[in-house]
Amino acid sequence: MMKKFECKQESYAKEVLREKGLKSTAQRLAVVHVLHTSGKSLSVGEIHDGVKDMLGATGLATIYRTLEMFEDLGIVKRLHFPDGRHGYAFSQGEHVHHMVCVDCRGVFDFPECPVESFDYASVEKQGFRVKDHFVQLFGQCVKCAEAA
Amino acid sequence: MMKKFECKQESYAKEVLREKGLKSTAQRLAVVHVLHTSGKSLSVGEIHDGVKDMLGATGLATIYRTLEMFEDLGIVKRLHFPDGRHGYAFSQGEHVHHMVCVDCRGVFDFPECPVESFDYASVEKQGFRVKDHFVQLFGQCVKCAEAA
DNA sequence: GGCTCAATTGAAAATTATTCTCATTTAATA
DNA sequence: TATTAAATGAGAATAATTTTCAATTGAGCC
Repeated sequence: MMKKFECKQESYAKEVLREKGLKSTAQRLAVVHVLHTSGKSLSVGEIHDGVKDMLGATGLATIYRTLEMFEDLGIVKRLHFPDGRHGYAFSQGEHVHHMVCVDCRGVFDFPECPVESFDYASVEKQGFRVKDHFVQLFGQCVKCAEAA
Repeated sequence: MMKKFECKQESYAKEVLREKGLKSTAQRLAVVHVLHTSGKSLSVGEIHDGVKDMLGATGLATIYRTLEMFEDLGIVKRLHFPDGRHGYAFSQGEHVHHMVCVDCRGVFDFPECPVESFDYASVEKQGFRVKDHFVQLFGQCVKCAEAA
């Protein structure tokens, strides 16, 4: 059951999947679609609901499996919120950081990496070798600022 | 049941608790002690075990309650790992970032904020107002580098 | 040191989140 | 269109977290 039209995010996901020899299933593409069209960070449950709306009965385990895989592939990014919850957002490319609106959980790409240019000399002097980083910005988007 | 000697991290926690009108219980101080002396990021279960070693039977719910409260107070920081797990580390002061050794989960303070000086002009132009950020660095500590 | 009281805790139940198992289905490729 | 390994669904199993409420305890006061 393949859709006739697909957005570029779905094409992108299909491409990545094919490169890795993984199957482009309706469920996987639906996860991309739900995440991307929402423009927000969604919980696993919300993603599950969205996929069920598109495809009918869908196993929750499939959603978990897909999200884990997509995170490894850099298609999806797991975000963390101050309240301890976490959510997933569509993310094209490995090294993109995100700004999250704390009101609506809207996710906005942040292409420049604020940490990239940072000089770790002072800490690496202690012997710690920095290999990767996780950056997430919190704030308020235009809509929520206007609504307030 | 109060201890005779306490380290400065415990004194610090007591001070913060007192300022907020909260009680310095043996359980709460034990959480500080376990986290601080480990020097690592610990899971809730590990913290629970550590506290039980110190005090005997202790409710797991108390550990959860304490960690949540400590995070609000800036005494503890929740860290996230690539495998989806998370842990807690002692953290004196709200705005300290951490480097985590991916091998031993050792936590090292990172006093300079790599994001602080970053110019958000380009993204704030879109209307998004950045209010806070979460930064976590991954890498390898000296010991683990030598052991490898 | 003992008294009082609101804050805190423990224990277990309840809830929520995540993973696992395995029989069935499906996408990719020939 | 037949083949086959990969992927899914359903529900059980496990793990993580929160709630409830009676019992305990720390802090301030005498």
